[in-house]
Amino acid sequence: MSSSIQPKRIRKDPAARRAEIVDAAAAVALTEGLECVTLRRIGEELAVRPGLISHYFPSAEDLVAEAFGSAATAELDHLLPAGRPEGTPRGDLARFLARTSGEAYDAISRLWLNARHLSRYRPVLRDRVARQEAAWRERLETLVRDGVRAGEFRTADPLAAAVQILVVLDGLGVHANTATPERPAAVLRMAVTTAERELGLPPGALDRTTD
Amino acid sequence: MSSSIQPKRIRKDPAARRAEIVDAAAAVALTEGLECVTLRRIGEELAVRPGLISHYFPSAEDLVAEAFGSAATAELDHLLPAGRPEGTPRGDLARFLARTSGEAYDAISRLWLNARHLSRYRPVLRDRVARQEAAWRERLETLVRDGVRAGEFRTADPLAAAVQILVVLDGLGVHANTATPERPAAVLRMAVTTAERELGLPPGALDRTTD
DNA sequence: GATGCTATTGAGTGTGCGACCAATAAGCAA
DNA sequence: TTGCTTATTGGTCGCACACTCAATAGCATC
Repeated sequence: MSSSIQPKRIRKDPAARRAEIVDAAAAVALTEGLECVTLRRIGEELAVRPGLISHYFPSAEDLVAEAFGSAATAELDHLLPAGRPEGTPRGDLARFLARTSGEAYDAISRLWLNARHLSRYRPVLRDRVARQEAAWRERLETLVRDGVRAGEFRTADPLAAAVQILVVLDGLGVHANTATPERPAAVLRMAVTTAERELGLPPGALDRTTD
Repeated sequence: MSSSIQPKRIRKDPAARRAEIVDAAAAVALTEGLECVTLRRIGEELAVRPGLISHYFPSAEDLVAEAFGSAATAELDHLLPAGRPEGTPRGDLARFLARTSGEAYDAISRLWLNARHLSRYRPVLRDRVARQEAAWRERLETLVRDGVRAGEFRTADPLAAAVQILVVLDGLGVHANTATPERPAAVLRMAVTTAERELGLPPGALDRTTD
């Protein structure tokens, strides 16, 4: 008959099951929003009873925070790989700015917007957001310092430069949920312009060459 | 006994009642968030049955959108009064920037954040947000144009200048719900710096003198 | 003072949520 | 094979929400 029934229980290794839950939650958070990360929704995603999710996350709020943290961390690692940089600081920064522009980044902008708002009501999530902000800030600041050390960038305050770039990105990303009218070219280039200005680079120095 | 009972019905003029509802909803939206604008919550606020709110707003989503629109419009009128400006464009802009900095503006930042996120799920609200964005943009652009005409500002693209200022304000306001660590002075001054740069003003020209 | 309109109430429906808990069965160890 | 641990199920409870609708009562009009 109906091939969807599954009378057989599948018992998994707790660590693996937990990881599976977090992955599913992160995916739902990214595509549907953090308020859709519910016990029922994630249980359905994994073809498992909601109670099981409760078993691993006695408080649903913890799962929501974990989903955000997981998704944001993965994205940061994609945008600005940690450890030894792959290319020159200038190239890495250009790639970072290229990736944080365009519609492909909208999903991430939406997630941040979502998390920052939901932080208002969810203390656990608020902590995670603060930690993620710090991680992004530090990763970008490190890149700036590397660039200064390599003689590619010039700034008296790497932290201030990094934060200013992030503020502009936040400001640009805020419209991810609303149909934005055509924006002036100067606005679309704000992130690049800000980075070039704060890092003492000539205009166009951070335009993406390849990617 | 209990003085809270009120067996007596109060029948009000529909227009007045509707305005009363919108005002209450706007106040709740501002202080507690748009998701707290529910039939029950607003009814409780006005000491009225939830069904009455339904009577005036058959769809709750309309009330939420109206609450946001009302609050945002009132705030815009406070920040940048329409009609004939009160002082010089430079003075008006300096006052605007002063008012959009500091913690007093956090409630508004929270509201915008709230509305922009909730727009993801509520089409009616999304439309209102788009209209409010346009209103803020146009009001600021007008101020810039006035300043250019008066010879106080210098820019080739008033719209681009206005939007850039708003993007920076959005970026700065995004942290209203999270405890932000001490930010570099250069970051705190970003809005003023951006305005001065885009409008061809010397540094410090937009620092608030009085308020 | 009687009448009619409608603002307002009261009660009920259905949905989705987190949390809780006892019963079940998978898989490992003895 | 037997037994134990615990991952997993199935069901329930209480809460908050939007929405519906018939009954009620304020108030203006006649």
